Amino acid sequence: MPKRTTHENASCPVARPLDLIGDGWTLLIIRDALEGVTRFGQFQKNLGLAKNILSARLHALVSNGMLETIPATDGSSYQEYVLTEKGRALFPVIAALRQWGDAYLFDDDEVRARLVDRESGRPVARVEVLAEDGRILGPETTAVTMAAGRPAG
Amino acid sequence: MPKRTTHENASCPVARPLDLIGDGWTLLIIRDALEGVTRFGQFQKNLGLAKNILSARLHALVSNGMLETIPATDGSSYQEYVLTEKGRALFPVIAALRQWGDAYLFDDDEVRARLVDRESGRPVARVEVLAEDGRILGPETTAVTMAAGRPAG
DNA sequence: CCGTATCCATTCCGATACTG
DNA sequence: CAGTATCGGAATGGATACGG
Repeated sequence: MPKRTTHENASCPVARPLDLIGDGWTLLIIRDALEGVTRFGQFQKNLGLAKNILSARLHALVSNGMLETIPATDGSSYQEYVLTEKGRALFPVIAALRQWGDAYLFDDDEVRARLVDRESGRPVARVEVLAEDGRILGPETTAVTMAAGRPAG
Repeated sequence: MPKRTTHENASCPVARPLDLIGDGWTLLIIRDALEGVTRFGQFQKNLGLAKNILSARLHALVSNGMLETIPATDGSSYQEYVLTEKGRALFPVIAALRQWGDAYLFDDDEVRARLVDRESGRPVARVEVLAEDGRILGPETTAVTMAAGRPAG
């Protein structure tokens, strides 16, 4: 009897997140939340997904500690969904995904949503993997090893 | 009749990638490929997924331009799967995911796979979103706007 | 407006058997 | 070793009806 594989005990930090965000909607909810969306209806309208599955995703995100619910600030009797630190910490993941999609999944003349630096207003924000000294690392300049706990340095 | 939603025409560069990598296995294949895995059997052994679905994922990755097949270098009559530039460009995405998983999905004393700088050997590699001038940007310091083509600057 | 519950088609995926 | 073919159970996700 087939049982869905889970990565929750994987020793690879790339694998575990996929149980939580490895689907087609969750990261988009986080993306919206990062842009300030907090209400059920707003998510639903922006994403165009069915209410039941939005509901399920939202609950999963709350139960996994990426979102938390607070009483609505507008006096209505409902809730708002706001990012926790853990959820906000997905920002680099979203940004990296955005950079990749922008570069490889659009025609040059196509209009797309871009990330800009609020301060300068410039269409920037590139995502890089950095060494301790600030050097930019590529795939070839890194390796994977097993280690425990907080980094020694 | 329910028809699966696709993001292929979304104007958001975060959404489109999810059609290609928004599942539980694809990014892990890319991760392995970034670490030098090229053979069917190696992927299968590392990931522990069924051969049929590995086959399907591999084909999808090839057809989407993230992998390409080359004749086996060892003289055998099979193929090797190697990353294209497009596939390699997912490195920051994987690294960001790794960083997040490392920080939030492991107990402190748990052993995990870490990314290290080949040159210094140090367990580093943090992923950051950078402005043009090198400033590090957080979620609050960025905004999203619509634009076309290559960035004006 | 905010959700929950139900129903159903589609898709996913694991096990296994089979071919070269 | 490198795949393909098939099968069946499970999860996904869309439509919609309903309740607060």
